[in-house]
Amino acid sequence: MSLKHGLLGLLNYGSMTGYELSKTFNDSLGFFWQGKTSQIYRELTDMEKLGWLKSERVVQHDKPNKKLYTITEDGRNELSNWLIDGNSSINDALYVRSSFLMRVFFAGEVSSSQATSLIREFQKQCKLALSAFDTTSSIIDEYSKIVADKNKSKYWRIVAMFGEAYYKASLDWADKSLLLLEDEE
Amino acid sequence: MSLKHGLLGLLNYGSMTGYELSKTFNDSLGFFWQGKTSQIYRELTDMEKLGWLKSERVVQHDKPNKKLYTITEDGRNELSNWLIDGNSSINDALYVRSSFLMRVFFAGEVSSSQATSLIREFQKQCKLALSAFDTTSSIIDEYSKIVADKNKSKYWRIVAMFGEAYYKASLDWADKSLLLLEDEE
DNA sequence: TTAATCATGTAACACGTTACATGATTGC
DNA sequence: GCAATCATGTAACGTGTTACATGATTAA
Repeated sequence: MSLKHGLLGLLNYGSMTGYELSKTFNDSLGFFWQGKTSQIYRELTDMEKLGWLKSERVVQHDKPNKKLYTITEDGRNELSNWLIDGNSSINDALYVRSSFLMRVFFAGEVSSSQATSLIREFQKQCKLALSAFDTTSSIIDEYSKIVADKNKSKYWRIVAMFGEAYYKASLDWADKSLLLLEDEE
Repeated sequence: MSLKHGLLGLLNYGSMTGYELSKTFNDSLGFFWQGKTSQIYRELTDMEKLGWLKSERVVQHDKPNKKLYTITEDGRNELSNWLIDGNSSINDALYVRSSFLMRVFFAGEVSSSQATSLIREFQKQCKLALSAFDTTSSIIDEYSKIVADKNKSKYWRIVAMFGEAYYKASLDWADKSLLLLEDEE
């Protein structure tokens, strides 16, 4: 149950609407968790029923009315329990679900040119993903101004480091694999 | 829809029962995709309805009776279409869903000793996962004897390489992060 | 005038997990 | 005697995705 806890974590920084949450969620946690707006709205109503949040309707005249969510004491407790209690397993931490790797696994069934083009596409996307990290540091700087707690942005940087290392390792692998496959021809 | 295609891929090597599939699936594709037996049985009945497989009941006297699944021509077509047509996106290829990283992201909410112990646990599991690769090469050797097609085991090795690189990068990250956090105290 | 942004949702479906049920054989 | 392996599933629930609906404002 991590979408709920991700939302709790964000609401702990300050009250937000579903719409804002949805954007912030995918902007900041998007590397390791994503959620569609439809799901986020569903989870929010669910969380309000659980007493983790409360909402108030804010009437606007220039824009559609909105619903502002605020974390409750129960919500804060739930968040810190989830953070501490390590019912995180290998799965939680290390499990990569990748239909791309599944395709590679079975790539012996198609021509080797089709196999290499699959990996080349992956290689391209790794480079793209890596280039996005050029601006990450300054984005974190901006966010951390809002939250104004250096302790928090410290961990954001550490998570971003993981992302960068991951894409770098993926790119290295793609390069190496393509060399291996070309050598054998 | 990758579980179905993973099962198709395995059945393409030879007919198997649900039970055998379940084990083989998690043994060989388990690094990047997993499925519980209950789900696998459900998918198999579904796939038979789709005409991708047919099944025959095999009566046994020493053991419970079993149901042997065989891939059909339609199934083989479906498999190769899925392998070729790259409706694989960044998501498919690179998306890591990790509640562990989410915990790290919000680790500013708990004490720094709790944060470091979270990462230390991760570090331990990385080492464990890495050590499993000592035997991977020989396992692939054995499997490839059964399938007897060098072309196939080539890609298995490439996928295994990804796994090893991934855990290595994860471990490096954990080491570096712990140093960073200790320095700041 | 067309797309983007703001803002909230419902309904249906697809996929994944947990818990439970059954029952024989084999090795420690 | 107990756990593991063989073998197949159902039921209920939880989570994630797709498609659809509405409607105002603002910038290119």
